[in-house]
Amino acid sequence: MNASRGVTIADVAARAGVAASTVSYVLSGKRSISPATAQRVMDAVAELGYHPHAGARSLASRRAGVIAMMLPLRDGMHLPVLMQFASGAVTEARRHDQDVLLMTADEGPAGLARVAASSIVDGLILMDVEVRDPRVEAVRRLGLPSVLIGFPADAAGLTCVDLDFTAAGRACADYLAERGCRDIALLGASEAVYERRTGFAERVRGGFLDHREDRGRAETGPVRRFAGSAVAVPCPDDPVSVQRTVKELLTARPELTGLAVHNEPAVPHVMHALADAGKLVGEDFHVVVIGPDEVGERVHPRLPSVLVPAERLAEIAVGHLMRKLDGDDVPESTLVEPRLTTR
Amino acid sequence: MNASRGVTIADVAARAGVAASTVSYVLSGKRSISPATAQRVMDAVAELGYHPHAGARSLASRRAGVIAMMLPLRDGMHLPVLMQFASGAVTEARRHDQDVLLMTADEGPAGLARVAASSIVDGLILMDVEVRDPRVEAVRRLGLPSVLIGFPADAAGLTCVDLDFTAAGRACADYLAERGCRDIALLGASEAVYERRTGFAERVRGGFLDHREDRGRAETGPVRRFAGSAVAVPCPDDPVSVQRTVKELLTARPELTGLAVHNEPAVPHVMHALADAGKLVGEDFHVVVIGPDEVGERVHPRLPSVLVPAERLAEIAVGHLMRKLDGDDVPESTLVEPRLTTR
DNA sequence: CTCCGTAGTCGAAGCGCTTCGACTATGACA
DNA sequence: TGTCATAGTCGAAGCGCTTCGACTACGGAG
Repeated sequence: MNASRGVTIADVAARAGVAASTVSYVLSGKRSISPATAQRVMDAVAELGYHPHAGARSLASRRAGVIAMMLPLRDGMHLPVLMQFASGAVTEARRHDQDVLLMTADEGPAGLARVAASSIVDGLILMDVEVRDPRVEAVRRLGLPSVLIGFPADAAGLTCVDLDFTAAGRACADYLAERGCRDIALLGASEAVYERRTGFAERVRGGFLDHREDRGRAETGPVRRFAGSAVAVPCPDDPVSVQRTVKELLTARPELTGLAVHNEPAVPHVMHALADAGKLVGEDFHVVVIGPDEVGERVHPRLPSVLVPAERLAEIAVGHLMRKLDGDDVPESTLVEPRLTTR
Repeated sequence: MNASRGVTIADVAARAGVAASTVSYVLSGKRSISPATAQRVMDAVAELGYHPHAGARSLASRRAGVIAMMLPLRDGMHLPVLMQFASGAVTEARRHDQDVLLMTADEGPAGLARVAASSIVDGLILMDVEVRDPRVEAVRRLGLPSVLIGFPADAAGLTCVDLDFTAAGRACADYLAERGCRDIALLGASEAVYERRTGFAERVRGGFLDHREDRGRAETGPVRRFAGSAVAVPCPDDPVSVQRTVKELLTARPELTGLAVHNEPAVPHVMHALADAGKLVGEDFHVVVIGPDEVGERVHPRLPSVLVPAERLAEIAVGHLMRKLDGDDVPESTLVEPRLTTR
């Protein structure tokens, strides 16, 4: 053992009285080794506190044991979601004996080219993918094994994971129905907001309206026959428009008792408008929001919300990436069930 | 150039008509190379899109070009601060041509031992260091070059960076004085909250009270002679105690017109108590908080606050680490000026 | 009793890079 | 005009690991 340097495989081999290659095989399990030898090697490893040199390993095996995670560290992503995601990804990666290299989205395609060419990472998780994302093209060109969070315009051949927005819409309708609402509405966004995410708003609407049909399933619980009606109305962000839209909606549908709001900034104004109209939210009227949980928490009364199960998303993304690195097939598209949090 | 593998230094050397070692020297600048040769090499590098293999480089040079950043990814750290820090650290690291490996605090000392022994990183930034932190001992034992954010009980021989709490206290007093307050008070915390951070509360108090002395400096602006008085009172977290404390304070010091609150959860209750007492905050009475900016934003009226310049902290930490890796000396202790944000 | 497959182990050949020592011009100096 | 630094370049020796092919025993099949 060299004093100034670290413990090498040769040190372990010497200590265990075997060849270095044998140590390697014990550690990797790629060839069968007698239990007695394996034990001696493991003992030596433990006694010397041996950890393989990451660089040497990566050079010899063409596997770095590191994955890159590119996060939009600056801009408007919802922070708690981001943290949960990052935390979940690191934890899951460690479970697969991988480390995580953190990159910011503003390194862009050039950053991806760099990490790919330098073999510093084996794969990549790209968070917050947009419909037209230059990084997606780079990923495709580089052939770097990767998993995207979000769906680009052309997802062919890529592995994408995202929230199941149809299920989110459905969850809202279910929630309202369970509270006894017969006549419900979805207050959507001004479409401009969603241009980054194709079909995003549409899918929520689809899931919400889908509820008009009989979706009860006897085997999973009580059959819920939804006898009422559901509508979806778009809604701009500004306070005045929100107030007007809600007012019009209530006038047009006096029987309305449930509202799902898929428009983060509108939520407070919706609450105002409902109060003005004499609705008692939580009692004779129910509201649920689709968005980060803070939105539901900052108004009075606090509203239930459908949110992104970020940790689960991260686990799935990392899991998929690992399987790709092992040469296994993974589904191109994975949709994650949203979670509805009641308060 | 090998088709299936990446571009190697040999490919570049062949293309430029030089030896591989020459390419290496051009890239590292460790020996002088004629401008003409250097240019040919650089052209070849660009044409082939060459990036040195990180593993090979790390193996040969004993420098990984990666630093680890251990963040408390799960618990109660203030999220915006954490993100700013992470983002700042990555950006600054890239500026030094380093990548950042993300670790969670719950990998603990074993995680540090692992990354140190495997030479996967050259150095370490340890965020949210506590007074008794098992990771600190590990860092010391491993001899891994590192920079800590926060101060452990025994910081001897370690490089620590943190907010300058004395300056934070002073900034609050300054702010109030500038608004014309003659008689000001610091509402502190129940000491229990601060047990993680030695002297933390005391230093804020020191900075705040320090103001009683004449600190005017003619050369940097108008001489501010603070003729009034300042006191500091501790304060428990619970609403009732806060109300009582504020009430007593106002009774005892009827001339009081300025208050600094160094107690995050107490802020809303302080505002209530002041309203009850008929004080018009922002007009005849001034309040400033020491804590994350959200605290000041969630009450009415919004309050100015002294916050952690996380990005700057990250820059300094990474900068220090780089200098340590280069064998340069850095100060053991660095205190960063707080920022006061008015609203 | 011989032959062969298999489990268990070893040695050597790289992986792609950095770095050290050596070598050759080149020009400065005496 | 010979001598010496010095700048500029090359070749080779590793860095510590994985992996391939080869070798040795050993046991079961023929």
